[in-house]
Amino acid sequence: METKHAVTALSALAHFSRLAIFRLLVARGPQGIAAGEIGEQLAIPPATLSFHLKELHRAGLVTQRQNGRFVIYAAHFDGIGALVAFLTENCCGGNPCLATKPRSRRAPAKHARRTTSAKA
Amino acid sequence: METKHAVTALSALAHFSRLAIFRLLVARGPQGIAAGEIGEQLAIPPATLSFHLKELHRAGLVTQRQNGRFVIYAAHFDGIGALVAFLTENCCGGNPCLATKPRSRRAPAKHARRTTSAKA
DNA sequence: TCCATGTTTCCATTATCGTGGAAATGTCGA
DNA sequence: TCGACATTTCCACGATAATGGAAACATGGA
Repeated sequence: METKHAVTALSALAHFSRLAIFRLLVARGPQGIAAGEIGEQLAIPPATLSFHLKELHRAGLVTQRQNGRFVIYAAHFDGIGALVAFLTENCCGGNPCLATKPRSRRAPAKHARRTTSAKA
Repeated sequence: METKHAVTALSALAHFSRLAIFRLLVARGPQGIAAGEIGEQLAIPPATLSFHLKELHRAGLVTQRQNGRFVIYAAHFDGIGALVAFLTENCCGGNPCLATKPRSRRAPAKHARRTTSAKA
């Protein structure tokens, strides 16, 4: 994933309504939800909802499929997975660390040295 | 984590420079980097850099500590961890699913049924 | 074919964010 | 105490995002 794409995905999620939509879809799973039902559950008017869904889709965070007159949206788990991976990529210079193993704090090997003269 | 906080964190990361800063800090690990060095590496002028670092700090994504005249910034791994957890929270209604086990696609139990009459 | 229903596009207004020079603030060493 | 250096605050301008009503665009059923 390149930075530009990651920024798009993060921007898509960085909005109250869109985050709520995404989490609703994540909770529902692959089954998905029709656009109308999303708008109903979250009290978002059609035009606004469509705008937000387009953003999420453009960012690769949701999939959409037509089902008759309905458009079913579902979370795209690979998309969010790739984003998460990107955020923690090359963590601590590639060494095992706090981000991957938050509990094993003893002896953080090579990468936990203080700055050359940091004491405060 | 509440939605409002998550939006703040996502907004903080949803910017080219800030994402670059964050990833630079993630790669460096707990050791952290002085503000000046960040600006140098990413070619961001002091005022702009300070603005972005403040955003990241406000969002709980980086920590800052004073070291003499320098201010050392480091990624706050708990912060990003909480955000990631929030994004996939209650995934597929709490059942094991695609998000947690992307490879086990057979028999996705209760949550992978099609919509009532979805065929397309 | 025509109507009802679901969804998207259009559009103009409002609000918020990003930028970076200059000045202010804080800290160290002499 | 003073000068040098690191970082932050102030500020004003330009750019971009969010909103939602109305109209347009699909689609299925009669």
